[in-house]
Amino acid sequence: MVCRGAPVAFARQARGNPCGWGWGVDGFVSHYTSRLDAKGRVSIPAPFRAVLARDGFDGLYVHPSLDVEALDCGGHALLREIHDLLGKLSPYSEERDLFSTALIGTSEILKVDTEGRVILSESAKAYAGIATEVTFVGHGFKFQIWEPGRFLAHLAEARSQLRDFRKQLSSRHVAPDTPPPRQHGARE
Amino acid sequence: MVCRGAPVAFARQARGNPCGWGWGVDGFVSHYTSRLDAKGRVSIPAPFRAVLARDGFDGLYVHPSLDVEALDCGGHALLREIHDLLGKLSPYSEERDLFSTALIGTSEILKVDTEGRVILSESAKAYAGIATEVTFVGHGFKFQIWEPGRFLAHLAEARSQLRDFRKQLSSRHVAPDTPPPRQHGARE
DNA sequence: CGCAATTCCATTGACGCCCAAATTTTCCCA
DNA sequence: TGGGAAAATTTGGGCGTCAATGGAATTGCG
Repeated sequence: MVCRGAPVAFARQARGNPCGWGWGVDGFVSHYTSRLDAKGRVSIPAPFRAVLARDGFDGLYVHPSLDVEALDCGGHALLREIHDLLGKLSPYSEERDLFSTALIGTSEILKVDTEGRVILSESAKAYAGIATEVTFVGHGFKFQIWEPGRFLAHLAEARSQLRDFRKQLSSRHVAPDTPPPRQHGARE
Repeated sequence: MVCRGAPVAFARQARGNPCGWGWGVDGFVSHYTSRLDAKGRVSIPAPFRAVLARDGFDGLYVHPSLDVEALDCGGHALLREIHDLLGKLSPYSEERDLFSTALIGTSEILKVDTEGRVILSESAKAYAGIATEVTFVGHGFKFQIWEPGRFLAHLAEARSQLRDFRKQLSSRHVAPDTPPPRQHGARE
């Protein structure tokens, strides 16, 4: 079979999106871009919806991202991550307070309509600079919503840093940290 | 088969394949070129499909290569490489966010139809400059998809650098890529 | 009573999946 | 060693289903 599992079928991709099943490779993968309609509604990509359904959370948990001008979204898995993070900080520390404020205080739980659409609040759109289009970006246990243009810039930056990071790693051990199939001429 | 022997029989080849043992050495080996049909579908070379089947991953995991303008593809083995890298970072660190953006956010899981074909997303094709033809290049635990022309250029560059590199190492053993068993015109 | 927000319904167009034919490649036999 | 038959792949299409959209109806609130 090609990809079942999801009660939802797969993906489409209106404006240049990848595909996806979105079952259980554990989370949100890939990215999708779509427009807000006249009423400000946006369809959550079907693959992501499948993950959310699996997660069992009713609605969509959303909060401004800590480091970037985007929105972090998810369900129970995301809440759990937040909870775990807070749990590691001392109860009344200033740091914990800050995180709590940022992660919980500013969050909202959006309703998802029958068609899988949500309406972002004005403040959320303002924070991410969203106007007419948004890009959903999978991050495994959560996904982010970006203004397309900003995402592209951020992505370029991310790739650049990752490249540098990898060079550091490669200087350590010649062999990739991937033992699986022994490679032959895996050259590059 | 037309050519066996060298896992590297680099040369052009209209659309067909060179030495394709793609049997069971547990990895993607050799390279193949094929066209996209009217619907934008491309058949994954049978040998590669066999490897994927062995890998057990349903679908094809794809993400833009960090180093070159090509697409890295694979199954669990590739996925694991990425997962392992991210696993070393803490959930809410800025670093992890950056990496998952570049790795998970840009990844796609393509569905493979009954005939072993996939449809590359627009963004993927744009990244690799793919239009009507693609070249599949084995890299052991993963394989890359290139725009034929770019691959040839990349190959020439790679060989050139490898040659220089070898000169520095001085002798020691004969030319690695000039395999013992002489091959007749490995198809050109 | 009017405006607005929400829910439901219908249409459009992709995309997933299946079936069939044309080539190409492999293997066997003369 | 050449030819030929069989099998496997690679192609091309067609059809059905489902997701994305847009609009209309209903309900709640100001």
